[in-house]
Amino acid sequence: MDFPKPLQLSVDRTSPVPLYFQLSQQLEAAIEKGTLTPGSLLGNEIDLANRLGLSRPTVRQAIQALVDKGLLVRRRGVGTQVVHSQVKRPLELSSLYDDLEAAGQKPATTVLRNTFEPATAEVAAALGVPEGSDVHLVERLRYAHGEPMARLRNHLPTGLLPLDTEYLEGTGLYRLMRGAGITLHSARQTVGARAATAQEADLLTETEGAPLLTMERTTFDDTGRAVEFGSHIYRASRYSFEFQLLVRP
Amino acid sequence: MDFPKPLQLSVDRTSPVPLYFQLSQQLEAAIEKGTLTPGSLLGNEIDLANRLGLSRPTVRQAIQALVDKGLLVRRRGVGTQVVHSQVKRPLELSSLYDDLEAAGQKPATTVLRNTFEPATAEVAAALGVPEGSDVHLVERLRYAHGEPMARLRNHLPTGLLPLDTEYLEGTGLYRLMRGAGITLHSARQTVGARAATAQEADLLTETEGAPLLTMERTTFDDTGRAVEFGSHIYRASRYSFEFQLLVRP
DNA sequence: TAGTGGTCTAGACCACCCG
DNA sequence: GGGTGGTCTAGACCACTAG
Repeated sequence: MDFPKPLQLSVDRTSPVPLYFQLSQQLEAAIEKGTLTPGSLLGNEIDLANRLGLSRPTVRQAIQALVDKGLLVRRRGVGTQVVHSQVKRPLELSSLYDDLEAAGQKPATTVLRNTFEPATAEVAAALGVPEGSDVHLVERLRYAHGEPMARLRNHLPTGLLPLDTEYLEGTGLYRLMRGAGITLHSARQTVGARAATAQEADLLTETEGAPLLTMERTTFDDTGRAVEFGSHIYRASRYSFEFQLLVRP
Repeated sequence: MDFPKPLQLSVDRTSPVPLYFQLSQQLEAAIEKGTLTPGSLLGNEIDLANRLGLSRPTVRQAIQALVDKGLLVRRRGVGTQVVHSQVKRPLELSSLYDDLEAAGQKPATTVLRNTFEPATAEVAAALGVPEGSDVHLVERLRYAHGEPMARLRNHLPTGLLPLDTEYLEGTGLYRLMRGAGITLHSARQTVGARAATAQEADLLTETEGAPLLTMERTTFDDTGRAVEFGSHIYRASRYSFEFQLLVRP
């Protein structure tokens, strides 16, 4: 049996991009494009290394990155295969703004509140600050297609970053945070549902008692500091959470 | 400055367990126990390798595993630090049965239906089988604390595994699948909310129009085959999805 | 038995961060 | 400038799978 090998791989040793990463990207692109078809074998690591003038560990590192992404599966004694389609993104720290933008919906935002308030017990516990101490409160209404989609309420430690209302209406909160040099690391989320109150229904142009999706999220940076506590509500009639996940191997 | 080094590390070269894995587990245990405190530096990789009689790549592999888990953070020019707490589990392919059991709630299950049915367009698309061909249908009511919690409806390809009603009432579906030698690989989920119909409300002892959490999930094995399509409803008053996630580095 | 991935070694040079 | 992690090499032996 002969392998279809229209696979054009090469690395640029003058580039500052790591060799394993160059290879990894090329393989991913080939999978994406369909040049590497699902189920096909990748060819063994040694040959691949020789062909590219790389060492085997470097080639393995490239392949491992794609295995971690769920695009490839290794089988001892068999080889490395392309997974049969179906993998998209492994659940990111989703930003509603980015989600909507990716869907081509050019989201709009209205800032309802942008102030400081004393922390409630719940907020204080989430952010790890003393109860009653001032925290930043941002409340926004997010639109898509000119219709309200969600009410986003965020609490942040004071002094973490400047939050101009103008900026908040032009982009997402996470993007602002990353721009301020904050390295997001992990988050703990709870997703539930409940009925809309009269006030919430009014804000979201729903009827009282309509089902709402709720999400609470505490986000931490890489030093373990809580950088944001959000409690959001979404119109269940217009929005749902969608994500891909990989099973722990 | 002296490092607190009550850290007892060793590897057993006669063990079949990979050296990097032994080290990784010991480090994780030390973090779990608090011997390695959040924010503390791990000591540089070269020393660690020398101290254990390992090569640096092996030590790096052990550390990398914990970085991937979100327990450690590497900083070039600084060192490797223990993350300040907060990381629990990085979102697994959650089984309601396992979740409830972990919460000490000894879940009970009633099988409502366990039959074969022709696949609807939606089910056929999800499972990758011809529309109208027979698929396995399992419908269960899950209880916790003697109260109904969720109605779980699963469609599976025929012939994948035997699904005795008796087994289904004693454990979770994923556990049955793993026991049948199926390697779960990835899943695509959608979580939303809607109002309960009269029939659903009756089944779940809610009132008509009460908010329900909905989840649809297609699960794939490592060959890319769809092994299960589920569309479930949960009482929003009694249940919410909770998970930890890591930000793509 | 032949071929594959899984693990491991003992070096090397570089980029980055800090004092 | 000294120390850290980031990358890379050129080998080696083993465990598993297949035919």
